[in-house]
Amino acid sequence: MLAFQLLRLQAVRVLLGDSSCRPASRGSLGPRSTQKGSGAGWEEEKHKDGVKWRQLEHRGPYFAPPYEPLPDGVHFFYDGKPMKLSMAAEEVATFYGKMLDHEYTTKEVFQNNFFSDWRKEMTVEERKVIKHLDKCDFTEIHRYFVDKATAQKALPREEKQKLKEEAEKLQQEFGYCILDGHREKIGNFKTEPPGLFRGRGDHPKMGMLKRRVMPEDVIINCSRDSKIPEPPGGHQWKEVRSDNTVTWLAAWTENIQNSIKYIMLNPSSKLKGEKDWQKYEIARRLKGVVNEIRSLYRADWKSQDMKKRQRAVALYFIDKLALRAGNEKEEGEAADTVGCCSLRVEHVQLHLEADGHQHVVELDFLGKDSIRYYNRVPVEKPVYKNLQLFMKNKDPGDDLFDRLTTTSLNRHLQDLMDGLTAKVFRTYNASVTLQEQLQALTHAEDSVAAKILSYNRANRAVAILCNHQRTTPKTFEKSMQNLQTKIKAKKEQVAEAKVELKRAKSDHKTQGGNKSRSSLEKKRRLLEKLQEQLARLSTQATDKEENKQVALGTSKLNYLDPRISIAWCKRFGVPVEKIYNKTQREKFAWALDMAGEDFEF
DNA sequence: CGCACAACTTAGAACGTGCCAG
DNA sequence: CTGGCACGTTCTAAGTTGTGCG
Repeated sequence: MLAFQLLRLQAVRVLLGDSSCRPASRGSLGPRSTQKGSGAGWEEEKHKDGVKWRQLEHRGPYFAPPYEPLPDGVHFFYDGKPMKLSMAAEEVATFYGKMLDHEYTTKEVFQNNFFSDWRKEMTVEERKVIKHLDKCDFTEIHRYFVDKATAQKALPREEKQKLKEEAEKLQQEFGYCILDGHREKIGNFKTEPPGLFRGRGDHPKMGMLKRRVMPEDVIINCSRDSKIPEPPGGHQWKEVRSDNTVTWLAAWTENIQNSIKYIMLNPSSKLKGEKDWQKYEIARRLKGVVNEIRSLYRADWKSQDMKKRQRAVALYFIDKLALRAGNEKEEGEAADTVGCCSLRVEHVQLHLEADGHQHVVELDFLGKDSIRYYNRVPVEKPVYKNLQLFMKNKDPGDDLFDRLTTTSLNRHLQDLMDGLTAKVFRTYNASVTLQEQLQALTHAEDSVAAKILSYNRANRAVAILCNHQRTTPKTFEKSMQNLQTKIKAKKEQVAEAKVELKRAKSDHKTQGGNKSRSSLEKKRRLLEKLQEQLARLSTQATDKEENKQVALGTSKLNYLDPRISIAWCKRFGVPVEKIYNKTQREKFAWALDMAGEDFEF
């Protein structure tokens, strides 16, 4: 069984088991929510129809530094002979040389795409000579950049300080804008530097040359009366416009997928914060109608209309398993990944009986970022029957829901509730799960450390639901071993302390007196301290093991209504800083402002 | 309706840094 | 005082949803 699948089962156990240990009172007799601090200026909607700002002023993007040619002593070799390359060809060669010890460069697709794009940058003469990648030797280039990085790391303290200050200056100059009179931080104020495209998973375009962004590619968006940003010397903007129905400050078209890249605000900004708040308010509205929607799709499982049936089963998956909508993707443009609506027959297996359950569906597919989703889950009988029907007479490569698109699904959802789309279910289920899990796992009498462990467990249940995975850190095994060694040592200390305590007890019994009494007390305290330390270490180990391949950050940042966490902190006396770091507190400023301890999602 | 394009959110990996144990 | 590691930050790819057009 896959490790992640195991975790999913454990998570279910937490969901089912532990809640019975706690009184299950939901205590929702009082007012449903407390929202204070309305004077802080958080408003769900301020502008009329799509207007996002009245004033927008900024310095434009900061451009990647120009290419610095290799020093004379560093050579590229072709067929064993050194070869001086033209600047354009050399630059692209360095992109490849830098990546030499990365797995990417061993892949055929990567090599082919790179070589074909590289040749386009060569002069006619170069192209005549350089015909085979396997005759190219980039090792000297590679070594040059490795050495350079090492030298950079070894820089004296004051040099590093200087660099830091320069970066700070840049941040101050280009990293902020003025939006409606407020100075707001920009999320990404630098253009993306040129390089070789690194897609995720089996990407057909990996290795292609991502070209340098020039001012001539960039559209600037700012208010008409603002100071128009200066393009770098000798250059011009592609266009300067003033569109206050969008939130971006600058944009350019990228050459790999031909999509638009944007310069936008940081999550700490008021604009993003209000949008975030709005997102959770929509999810909370879903809470009010979700039971109705669930009865509706259950009814639709029996509809005469096959389209409706498919929609109803897909919606069940989206709701129960927190799957993404799953848009169609153009073949050859991106890795072959799917979501709910784009599931194919080959991704589903039906088991009339498995793991001691009836009607088990086994899902196995690559989702966003080519992360594998694997799950075996018992479903209600009509779902099972419908899936059998949808799969009948189809090839493995055929669409499971051949009459369903994300557009038609979302249109249906929109009819059920204003603002409802497929992804709202993910937000809703994630937040509701956190709230339930916190309720089930938190014990008021626990230490702050234990409460934080409970919080992480609740967070983890959500991450598992949403399939947020990470590759096990390279150093995991080693650092786990270190921790185990520490635990073993601590256990020995505890054992020893117990022996000593026993001895002290008997000493005190035979001798009596103050001296032996104080010695006894000392030993007792020592044992207590050691036992505490041991307990802390073992919770640490548990936490670490359970977190091995689970990424908590994504759900924390994008799916969990921060007001749930803030209310929990207030209720149980946990400092918010233990849950949210500085950046996160800035992003969730809106929630810190308004969530009282009795907030309920 | 179906498509292409635009705008915005969500995502994991790579990178940087500062702290703590040895 | 130093090296490893945990954590925070940066980067940009990969999704979803909305829009406008024929």
